[in-house]
Amino acid sequence: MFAAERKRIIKKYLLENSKAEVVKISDILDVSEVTVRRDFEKLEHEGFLIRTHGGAILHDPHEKTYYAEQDMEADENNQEIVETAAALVKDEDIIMLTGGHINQLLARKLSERQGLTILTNDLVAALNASAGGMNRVICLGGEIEQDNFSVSGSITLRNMQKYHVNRVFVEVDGISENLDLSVSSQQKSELIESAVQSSDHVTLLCNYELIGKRAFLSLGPITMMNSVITNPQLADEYKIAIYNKNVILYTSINAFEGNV
Amino acid sequence: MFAAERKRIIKKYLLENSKAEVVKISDILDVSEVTVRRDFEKLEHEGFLIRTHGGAILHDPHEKTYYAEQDMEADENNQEIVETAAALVKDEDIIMLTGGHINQLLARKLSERQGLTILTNDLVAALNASAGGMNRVICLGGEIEQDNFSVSGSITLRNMQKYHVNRVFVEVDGISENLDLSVSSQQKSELIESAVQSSDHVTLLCNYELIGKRAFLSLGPITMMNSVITNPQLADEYKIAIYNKNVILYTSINAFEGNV
DNA sequence: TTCTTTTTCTTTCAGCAGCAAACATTTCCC
DNA sequence: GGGAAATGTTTGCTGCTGAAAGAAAAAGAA
Repeated sequence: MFAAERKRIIKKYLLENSKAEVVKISDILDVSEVTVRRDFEKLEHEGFLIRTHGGAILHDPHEKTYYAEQDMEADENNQEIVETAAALVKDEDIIMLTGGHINQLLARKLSERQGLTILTNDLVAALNASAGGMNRVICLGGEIEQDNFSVSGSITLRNMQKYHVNRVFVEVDGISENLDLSVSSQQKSELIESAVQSSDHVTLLCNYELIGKRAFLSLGPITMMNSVITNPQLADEYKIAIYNKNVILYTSINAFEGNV
Repeated sequence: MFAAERKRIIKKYLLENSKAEVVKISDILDVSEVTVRRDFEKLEHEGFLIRTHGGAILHDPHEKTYYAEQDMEADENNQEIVETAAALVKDEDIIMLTGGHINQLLARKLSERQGLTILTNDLVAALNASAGGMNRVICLGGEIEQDNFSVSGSITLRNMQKYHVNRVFVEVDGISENLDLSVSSQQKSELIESAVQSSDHVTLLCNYELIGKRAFLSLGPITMMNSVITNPQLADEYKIAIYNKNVILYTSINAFEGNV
């Protein structure tokens, strides 16, 4: 029997029973248990099933996991960026945080400080920032985007226009190889544009792994940023490219700076 | 049965019941209690639940961060009020929730519904309401009050004035013995006044233990409400007094109604 | 309150089943 | 036939589970 045939049978079995025991499948297919395990391994890799002691169960993509298998490494990289960003914030600064995971972490970090004014459209960031009780936190109003806990839309933009800030920390959803920024929705794009206009200095927060990925909506070239904070792992070619575009680059620990 | 299967069943059970007892799960899964505890331990590690003495409760990633431990009895009373309030909300309603703990619980309850438009100045309520992804949730903007996760101030009021809603659920900080309402801050008072003006129907959510307490700032008589939802334990004298003031009274299970 | 009882939890141990790794064998294809 | 890929076998090890005993927490009694 061919491997592909076994796979097909296993899939069929799983779809019917939603679970499969190694012993049972080994019996049905008349192959050794090792082979079944190896098949399971491949199918797990394909995302079809989840292996478990004794067998496997059907993979349910909609299953609620919360932050079960959070990527610890990405998290550490983000934390690195947060530390650098926080160091750039001066006491009594008025800053804006656009929505995103790194900004949520930054907000939490800044909640330890005092005397800051923090403006944001991300509800989680707003709550994080207000935790310490020593800063002034302003949350923009508007309709909540379903997947990312931030508000957006015309109300948000109108709210935003009333403010002027010293510095805005921006997160995007993709950065192409020639350093063009992109985001996943029209609303996000509009908000970032508005925030950029309302700020003296614009800083991009970006995990180095984001580079090379493209999101749905093009936002503009990286030169719309005054500075970028990313991880040291960023490939040298990008470091040089950013430097040549006169954007300040902070790679977490050691800064590799161009002109302002 | 595989460990992964048990995990999945426990997850499902928790999502449906919000809490799970060791004994009960041990019974359902037909495994020893030790095994259930070990499963709980793993799921706790994954951030899915929080273990308690005797069982576990669902870990709500947002709620948990912003709440201290709650008084269980008060919580049950509040839940009673929430059930009644939720029953009053019709599909496609446009409702406003002012800040407060009961409204945060109500928001979570309503997140199971769909087609609602929910307006609120409480960030936790906003996040709770948007959890299901099937409702339109609008969060008012403004400055965050340090102690209660809601926004207020002139921006909030200006935001609020743009909207008109079918029903507003109001929470206050105190109700005197002659049924005058009071709150703890000027901002809160202004927001409630504004919300009352923007709504067809005003409902007060109030734990029966609140009566007799007075907060800093007087808001007005209970007649500014169209209806009140509280617990059955409310003393009869108050029930009669509310009835005589022509305010509809819902005492959770059985409604004791006056005229509109 | 303080003490006692009961329930629940943690830890340890033992038995078993399942597993990975290395190596052996078979099959397939050139 | 020779090499590569797939499959099978053996071995020692790990992980899962439940029982039991002691620790801790909650509930009840004085």
